[in-house]
Amino acid sequence: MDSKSEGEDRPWQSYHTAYTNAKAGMEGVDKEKVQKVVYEMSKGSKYFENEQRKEAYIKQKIENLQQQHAKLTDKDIAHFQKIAEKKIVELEASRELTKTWLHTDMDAFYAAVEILDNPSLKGKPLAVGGMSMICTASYEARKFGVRAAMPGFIARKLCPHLIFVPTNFDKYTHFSELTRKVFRRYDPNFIATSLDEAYLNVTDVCSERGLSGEEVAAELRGAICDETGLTCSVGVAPNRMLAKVCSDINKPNGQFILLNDHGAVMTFISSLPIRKIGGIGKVTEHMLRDVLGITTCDDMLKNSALVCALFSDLSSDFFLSVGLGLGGTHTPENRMRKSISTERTFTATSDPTLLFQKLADIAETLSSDMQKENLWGRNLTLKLKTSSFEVKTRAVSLQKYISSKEEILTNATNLLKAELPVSLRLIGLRMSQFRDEDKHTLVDPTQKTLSEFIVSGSSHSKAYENQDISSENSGDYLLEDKNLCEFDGTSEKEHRCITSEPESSSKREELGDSSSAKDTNETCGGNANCEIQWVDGYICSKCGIELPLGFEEERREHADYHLAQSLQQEESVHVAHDRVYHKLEHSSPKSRKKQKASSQGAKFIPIDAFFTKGKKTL
DNA sequence: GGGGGCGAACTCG
DNA sequence: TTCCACGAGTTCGCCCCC
Repeated sequence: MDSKSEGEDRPWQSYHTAYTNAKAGMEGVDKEKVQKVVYEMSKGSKYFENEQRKEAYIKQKIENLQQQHAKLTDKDIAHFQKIAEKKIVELEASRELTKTWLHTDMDAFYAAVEILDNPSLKGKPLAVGGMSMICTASYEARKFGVRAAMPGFIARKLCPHLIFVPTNFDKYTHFSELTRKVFRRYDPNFIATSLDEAYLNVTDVCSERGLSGEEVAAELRGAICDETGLTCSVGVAPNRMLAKVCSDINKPNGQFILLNDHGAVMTFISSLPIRKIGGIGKVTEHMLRDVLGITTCDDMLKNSALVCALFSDLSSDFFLSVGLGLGGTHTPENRMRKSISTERTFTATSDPTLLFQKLADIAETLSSDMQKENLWGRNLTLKLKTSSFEVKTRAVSLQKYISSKEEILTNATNLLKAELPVSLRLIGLRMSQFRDEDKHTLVDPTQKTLSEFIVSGSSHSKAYENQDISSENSGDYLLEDKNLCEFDGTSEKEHRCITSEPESSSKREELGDSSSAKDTNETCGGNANCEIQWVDGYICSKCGIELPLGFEEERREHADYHLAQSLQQEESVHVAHDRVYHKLEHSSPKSRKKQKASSQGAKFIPIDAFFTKGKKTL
């Protein structure tokens, strides 16, 4: 039987979304059975369809890399062989074998805390989470193929007796803090990567107390168990990358030590599957395997020339360091938070009133979270997941730092308005580019850029494009800092005049913006309160957008959009029109305007552009 | 050509 | 009955401007 017909007979074999045996405690699981259940419960769903789309996209990327691979001449390969050898010499020179790193990983942390809280759960298959998603599964549950990041309804199918316990992060934070008290005694600068994992540099403890890494690990595990009642697993190695791999080897409640010895490291790494390495996930694993036949860390070195030929500098440096068993050995100094976000999933809806209400709730949560940490940010990103599971992000850089709910919501609303009509199942907001507290300044960070922007009258700036200049709050986007206005010699009013014009007016002209509707032939469908009428059968009387017959869904959503707008008592509509127009362009054969080469079209860029070198210098 | 801004994708727990 | 999360970091490619 060839592989094709085999795939057709057992389609679940090629569906890898929710199952991997890489997780500790799942070694004896009947992989095929689990895959089949997951497949049967998923197929036909919108989620499944989206996964199929994603897999097709990845497959295309792989085929493209394979073509690039096939085109390489002997001369090319010899060239990249030299580059690879040089890189390997440099990386080898950076090798550090004098440090002792520990990676600690609490065993099934959330589940273990719940069992500690309720001992009657001990020994039973337990999942922390709900029907939509599981955070952690106990080892008893893992025997059935149940694991973290699996939807609860599938987990219950795999294990009908599965007990669900809702998450309680206050509890987990409390126990996490108990573990951290222990960590501090061994390394005051330990690196916590989550509530249940941390890296400790125990080099000093080892030398000061004359202990080996193995002895420190055993002592630390004992202290954790005594002070929390929980078990953990520990890996000891000369760097963090290796320590992380080691902590997974004797899970649960165990430890593994890799000696600080070049030979020991190279032996350990030689047969190690690349998927065990942090940073190499499903996609990278498939790409390396299907294009270059790389499955182990040693294969990375054997194929070093091709790795350098097909991947970017950063990627190939990383892949080669994996092959050499190199990883972080120094504690990074600045570990400041770089972003803060919040997102919510809900029953999919295209009702703008509901969507804006969700957005307001999320803005309030984000603002509250920011104020707890005294954070002020100037880059706001709106994340959307459509009802078909497609994820989109839309960002705006602001002219001042903000943190209040009102300011966040104003800007987020502008971003969301530009996407309507749309049916969503998730909305998220993320703030980044935080104000540097050390500078104690409120001065606009982009003032130089803005000055130049105003002088040149440039139309480039999505920040302005997406902002409702005519709204009451518009002044807030512009500089409150009077110094800048004086510096520019330009009044705020003038700022508004200059910045409000770009693109939108010309785009409206191209759209055939018709506020002077001639006659009315048809009212919009679906909403009795909607005042929209379709002039000549296809032109919106409100805004002039053209939606021909056959776009009934789009018409209803467009009507909803105007309704929501009146509810919101907002004024600006231009950006939204532009977006709707772009959508129409993609769906209508009668596109009147050449598609603007913008990030809107980015999803249509050649697939080979991703993850590969843009240019080859031979 | 370099840098900033943006959007998408990948990864991890 | 329930029907695929959330938060954070990183990298890459593209566009635009200088």
